[in-house]
Amino acid sequence: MTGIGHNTIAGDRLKSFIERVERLEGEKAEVSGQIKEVYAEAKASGFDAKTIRKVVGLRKKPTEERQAEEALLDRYMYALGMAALEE
Amino acid sequence: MTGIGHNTIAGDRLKSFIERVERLEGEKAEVSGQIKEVYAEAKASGFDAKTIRKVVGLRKKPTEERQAEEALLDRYMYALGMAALEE
Amino acid sequence: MTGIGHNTIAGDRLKSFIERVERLEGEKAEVSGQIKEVYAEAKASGFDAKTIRKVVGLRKKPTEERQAEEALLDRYMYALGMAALEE
Amino acid sequence: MTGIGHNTIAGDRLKSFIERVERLEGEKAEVSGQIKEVYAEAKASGFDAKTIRKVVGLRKKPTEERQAEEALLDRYMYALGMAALEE
DNA sequence: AACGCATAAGTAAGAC
DNA sequence: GTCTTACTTATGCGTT
Repeated sequence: MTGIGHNTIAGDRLKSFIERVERLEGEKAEVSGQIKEVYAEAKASGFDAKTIRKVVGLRKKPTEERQAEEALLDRYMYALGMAALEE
Repeated sequence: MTGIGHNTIAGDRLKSFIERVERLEGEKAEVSGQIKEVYAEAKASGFDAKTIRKVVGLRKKPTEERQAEEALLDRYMYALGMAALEE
Repeated sequence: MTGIGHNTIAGDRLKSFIERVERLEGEKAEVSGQIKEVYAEAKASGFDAKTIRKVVGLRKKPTEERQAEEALLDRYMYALGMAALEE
Repeated sequence: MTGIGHNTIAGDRLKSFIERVERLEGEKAEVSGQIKEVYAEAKASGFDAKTIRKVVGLRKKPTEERQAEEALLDRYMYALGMAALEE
């Protein structure tokens, strides 16, 4: 305690929180690196990484929801005379 | 005081650059606000803003390129047994 | 009314919204380009663009608020034994 | 080779890549959640999460580099007559 | 429940 | 050419 009301912060607790965050961010960065590696590997195997990203994104949503969104998009595109997405 | 070796920075020029940036950022913020307004208006008219965003995004790319990407995505989806995008 | 119940979307209104957005996004991109130019010019004049960005960011907040945040940061840093920001 | 020349994509390999990415993204999301929890806990303990974020950010850079950047920022601020950061 | 903030993701440009 | 860095957009979260 330094005395008269400033810097009475509980440094130890603060430090603990910060170190926990840092540790977790380290783990997160590791995982991000592994994801990059997978994409690099896929690319080296002849796949298109960008398209794989799209697929991964699409799979995050339930099929039903995805199809509904796709259908709405098609309707908009059609209304604009840009119906490139459908057959 | 430009004399004793520190803070000899040309404050006027610096200030000029900063004010130019600030002015431009102001304009940019204004335009961003107007874009938001358009989306709000579209929503109020019964359109889905998110889908409009998608359309705007799609229109940024040349038709040909967009279709090629779409086709590749379809092939990947098909290979995965998720061929929801096509008819 | 096109007839059989789908794609009755008001294509004209939709198109109008989209074109307004596109026009505004065009303006926005222009302004973004001008901002970039200013930074490039500043850099060419020997200034550090990154630092200028920081200054611009700091100036967005009222002085008072900024100083309060800075003071709190200093206290945290001090509590951690990292009091590099103050003299 | 499934047959007549299209969709000869190696679905199994593709699927494998995608599932690896998805698994890793799952892990990443978990870690992100844990980081959030730490911030929530810190907040509940009376700390300011935003400031902690700043501290974590500052600690990412070597002390020396951080101080050099800080010094430059101070010089710019001083040149602008905004020397709020120093004493 | 809507609004703005804050994080995360994707994209594009620049440095090595 | 790769790899990082910065910008833009999009989504999610907390707030009011």
